[in-house]
Amino acid sequence: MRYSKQKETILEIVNNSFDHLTADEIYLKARSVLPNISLGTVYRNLNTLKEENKIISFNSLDNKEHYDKAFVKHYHFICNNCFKIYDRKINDYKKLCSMLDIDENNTNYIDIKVYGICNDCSK
Amino acid sequence: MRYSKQKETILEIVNNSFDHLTADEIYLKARSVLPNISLGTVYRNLNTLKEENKIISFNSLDNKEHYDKAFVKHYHFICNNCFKIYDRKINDYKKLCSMLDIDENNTNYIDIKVYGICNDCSK
DNA sequence: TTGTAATTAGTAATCATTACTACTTAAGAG
DNA sequence: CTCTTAAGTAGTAATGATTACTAATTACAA
Repeated sequence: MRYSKQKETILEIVNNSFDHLTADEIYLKARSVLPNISLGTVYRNLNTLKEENKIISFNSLDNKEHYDKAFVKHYHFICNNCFKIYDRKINDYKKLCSMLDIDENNTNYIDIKVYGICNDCSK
Repeated sequence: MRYSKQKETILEIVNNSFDHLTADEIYLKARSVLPNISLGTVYRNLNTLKEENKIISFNSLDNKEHYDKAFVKHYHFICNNCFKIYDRKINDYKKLCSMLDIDENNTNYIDIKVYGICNDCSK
């Protein structure tokens, strides 16, 4: 595997963002650093970064894949009304795993999404 | 809302299946009952059935939406190698909700997916 | 330097899902 | 039982996120 400025830039964008960016949004941000980067390059690198477990992804109500940092144990609350995605802490990850009978040896990612109406929308 | 044979058939197919069917697979099964049903009708009814909380859906590694019964509390283990989807029981749903600080008043669906290598593939 | 295989930019193709429209039909009112 | 009408459908076209492809570029080891 070789160094590439494109891949490094994409990883930085995901890790420095507090949002849950889509490939297209990452592409736009990457272009302000590397104006000639192509969308295909963004997709390819996002997929390899996922395989290397450096980032994670999940998809939401907009039917797009959203990319996120890998190193924070959290889950997502998704509002059925405004489609906003909220981060929610997982306090006791070990206990959660045992509750779900998860064998950590053969598991590499747990994706939890809770759908409902967020506080802003239920006012 | 009016009765339609198409909608009833689609709900029955989902409820009677032990798999996690895609829209296309449901379309094929439906055609053996209603030979003229169209794929658009299948998609539209799956979406309304979801809104009525009669079925649920989630998407998997094949980038297709999979439809499932709504009335069984379970989560999905997805194999990164063979892409098979396994049902896994949730023993204590209430406790899980409290662990995740889930407010059941504003929540209508919890989607849990665990990715890893299944027993068959790790042999 | 140079050779070469990995990576990229740019574009075309794929394919799951949605949109559209003329036709059909469930079901309530008379 | 007819009508009426709006909800639902079949069939097809359009959309758009993602992947595939290819010629050009580039990291990096010899």
